[in-house]
Amino acid sequence: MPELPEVETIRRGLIQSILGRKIEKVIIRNPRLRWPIAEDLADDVPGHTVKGISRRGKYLLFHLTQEVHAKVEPYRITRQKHAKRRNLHVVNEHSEHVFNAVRGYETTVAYSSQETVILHLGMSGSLRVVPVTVVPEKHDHVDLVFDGGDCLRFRDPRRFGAIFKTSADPLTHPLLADLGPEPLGDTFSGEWLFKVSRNRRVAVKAFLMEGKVVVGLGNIYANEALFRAAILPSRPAGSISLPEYDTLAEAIRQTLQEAVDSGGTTLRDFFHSDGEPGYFRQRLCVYGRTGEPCPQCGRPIEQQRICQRSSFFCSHCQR
DNA sequence: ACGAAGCCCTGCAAGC
DNA sequence: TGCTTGCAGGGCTTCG
Repeated sequence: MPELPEVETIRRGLIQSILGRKIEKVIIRNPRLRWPIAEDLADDVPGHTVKGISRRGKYLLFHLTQEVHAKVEPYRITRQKHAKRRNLHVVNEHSEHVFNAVRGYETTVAYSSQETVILHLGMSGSLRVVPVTVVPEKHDHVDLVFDGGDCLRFRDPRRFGAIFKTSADPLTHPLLADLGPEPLGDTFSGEWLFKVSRNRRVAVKAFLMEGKVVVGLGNIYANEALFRAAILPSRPAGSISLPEYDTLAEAIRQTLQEAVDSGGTTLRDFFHSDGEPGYFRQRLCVYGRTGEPCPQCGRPIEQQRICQRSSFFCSHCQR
C-alpha cells in the first residue's frame, strides 16, 4: 500500500537507475487499469529521454524530453505556430524573420518535445527495473523499455493503479490540479488544517485522507499521526482546535519524514525498485496492532471502522 | 457543499 | 482439501 513515503522511496531509487535513459518502446500487456491505458502512451513516449522524476502526492511524474529535427514545408507559417500545431516547444529561438527568409525552401527546424508520464501505484502497484528478457509475470502490465536492454516494469495485481501521459503542464491535469499541500512542504501547517476544517463534521481521520486537505496520507500514516498527536480518529474535523492542529501537522511531518528515512513501510505489497523491503513497519505504533499493548500506556489498541476504513487507536492516550 | 456509500480488483485468510 | 465469504486498500464517482 504505497503512501507518500513509499512513493518517495521509489522515486529516489528510480533517479539512481533510470535518469537520462532513453525509452525505446512501451509495452502494454494489459491496458485495463483504473482507467484504460490510452494508446498515446505507446505512440508518443518512445524516443524520449527521462530528464527528471518528481512526485506530487502519491503520483510519480516522469519528465521526458526529446530533440526533434523536423522537416518543415515552406508554408507561410511561423515557427511558433508550427510548434503549437505539433504540440512541440521551440528550442532554437531564431526570429520569425530568419524563418521567413528561408521560405520557399524546405528546411529543418529543431524542437524539443516535452512529455510527462504520470503514474499512480494504487494499492498494490510496484515498479522494478529489470532486463527486458526477464519473463513478465501475471500482473506485469506495462514496460517502459530503455535503449540499454532493461525496462521499468509496472506490476499491479489489484489494478487500482494508473498510468497516462500528458504533453501539457502535468500539475494542471484534472487529477492533480486540485490536490492539497505537500505535507513535507512549506505551505502545510496546522493553520491550514484548521482553516479548511471549519464546519466540517467528518471524522478527522477521513478528513486527513482527503487529497484536497493534504496529499500523501493513507490509512497507515493517518492512524499513526493521530496517535502521535493524541487525537482520537473519530473526532469531527471541525471540533479540533488550532493548537491541536499545530500538534497534528507536526506529527504528520515527523511520521512521514521518519518513514521516508526508513525507506517506507512494507506490509504485503511494497518493495523498493530494487526489491528491498521498507523498514518502517517495526515502528508503527497502532496500525494493525489491535489488542496489542499501547506503546505509551500499555492498554490494548482498539479498532473501529471510520468511513469504511479500519482505524486503530488508544482511547486512553488519544482524546 | 457536504458526507456517506459504491465501485473498481485480486490475493489472502478465516470459516465451513 | 476445497469451497465460499469477507476484508484490505486509494480515490474517483454517485447518491442522498
